[in-house]
Amino acid sequence: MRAHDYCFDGAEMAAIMLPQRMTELDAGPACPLCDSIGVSPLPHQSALSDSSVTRSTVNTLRANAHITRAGEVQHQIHTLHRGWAMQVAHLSDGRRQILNFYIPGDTFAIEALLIGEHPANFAVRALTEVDVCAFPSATIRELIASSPEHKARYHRDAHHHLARLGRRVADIGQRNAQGRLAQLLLELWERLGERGLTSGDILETPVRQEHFADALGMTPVHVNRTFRALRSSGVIGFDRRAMRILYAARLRAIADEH
Amino acid sequence: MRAHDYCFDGAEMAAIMLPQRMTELDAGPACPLCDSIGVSPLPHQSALSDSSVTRSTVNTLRANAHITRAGEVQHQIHTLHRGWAMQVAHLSDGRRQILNFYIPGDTFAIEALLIGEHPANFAVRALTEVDVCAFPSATIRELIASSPEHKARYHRDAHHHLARLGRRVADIGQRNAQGRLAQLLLELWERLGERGLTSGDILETPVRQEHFADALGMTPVHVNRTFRALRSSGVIGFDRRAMRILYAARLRAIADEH
DNA sequence: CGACATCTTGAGAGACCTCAATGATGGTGG
DNA sequence: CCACCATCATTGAGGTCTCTCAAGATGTCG
Repeated sequence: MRAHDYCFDGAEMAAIMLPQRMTELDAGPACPLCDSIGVSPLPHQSALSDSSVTRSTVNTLRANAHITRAGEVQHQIHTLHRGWAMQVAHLSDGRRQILNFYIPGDTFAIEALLIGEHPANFAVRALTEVDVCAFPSATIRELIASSPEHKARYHRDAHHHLARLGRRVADIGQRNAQGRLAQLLLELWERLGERGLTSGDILETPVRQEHFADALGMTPVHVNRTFRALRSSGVIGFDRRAMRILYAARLRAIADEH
Repeated sequence: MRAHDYCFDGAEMAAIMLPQRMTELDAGPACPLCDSIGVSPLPHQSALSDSSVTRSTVNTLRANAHITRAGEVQHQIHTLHRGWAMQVAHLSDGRRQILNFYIPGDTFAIEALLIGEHPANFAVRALTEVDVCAFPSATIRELIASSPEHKARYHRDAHHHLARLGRRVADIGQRNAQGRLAQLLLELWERLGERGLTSGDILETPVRQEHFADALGMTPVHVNRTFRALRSSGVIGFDRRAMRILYAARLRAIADEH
């Protein structure tokens, strides 16, 4: 177990929430950060009731902290204001499978709406330091019930979530290393693009080769060699930490064929 | 493409519905077959409105027929009365990934409720000849809204569906052939057991080695060798077509460790 | 009996993994 | 400013798992 591979229990998790952020915002938009990134998936300024339970809280958690925990009933829906997170399935012997990456602006733990009072199947952990906003499920449920617009947004998110998960199964099951990696890079590039988080051909992500490995069912070493293969064929390139998609059409071809 | 690997379009699909089954049942329980297997996941005899759109229809489809199609908006929820089905993701070059098996009594295309008017992400195809019962989504939605009991059932199903899919990703990504196969065998054995469809240690399924292969991201040849390994170590055995779980504890150990 | 689907086995090749070591980078404290 | 440390990326060598190709065997059905 390495230095950052802590398993926080409830108390420890509370401890790492930086206090100055742990405020309930009593006036104005419940969640200003959501607005600031301009991709707010939930309308925090909506006419919610006054009861404190309907307000959102913003928490800052550091990399690797648990945001939600497998086996716990979720009563909150979360949005990611800043930073990246990942949905993770843990195996009994310590191996882990990353099921999904969450990028700034994403809503997650939607499952809380789908599965009611059942315990969460998987954990969500911070990939970088994150600002997370939490809303009571009941509030969101009302919102969806009363607003067709929000219902549509909810449906769209659930749709994408299920589609991604299924595609990931197909990728890991059917494609080789280049195909899997190409698929994931394109997915991230596209999702970031929709949020305005790319500039041109630059794909900047905090996802390390180790994370790619855990998401794609490969070893970090082989992820590295696969990156090298893509780079030496001119499909992608690296500037410092940032990746460039130099030849998107070719990358898509690799994603489809392999 | 082999003999049974048809791709039915809408007209062809209609053609293979055996007419004597294609009846709307005008009197009595909307869907007697559901009751007959005693595991009806939906209450077909509920006080639904009289309008024909709220009645269910029972269709018999032959093996390999499409029940629902990827890319089409689903307005119906289905239950499986008889036979097995599978949720399938198709890759552009013909490879396929089986995402889930459906056993008699299962409800599927629940996604129609989750994702609203979005096109289905994946197809559902008959694995054997099947009797399928279809209910309008709107009806089911009302039922869920009005009955806590049905809502709970719906939540439970959604919960299991998501859990299975996530576990499948983790299995394929992290486990070797024996581990994957052991996991899937145990899953099927358990699910069949809950429906009273096993007798003792016997696991009888229409799932062929080819299907196991497509579900687990392996080749049929290697599935065969993996079965052989399990059989020669005394964990499972075969009587004609039926499989026996001879040493469940050991199978679980293999499922966890590998 | 033939036709067909399914299962089984062998031999060789390729993809991917394991183990181990080396670099590169950035942050920290003296 | 440099030594030190942690993280992450990179590379090599060799081994294992799984795939591919090809051929038979078995069982079912008309």
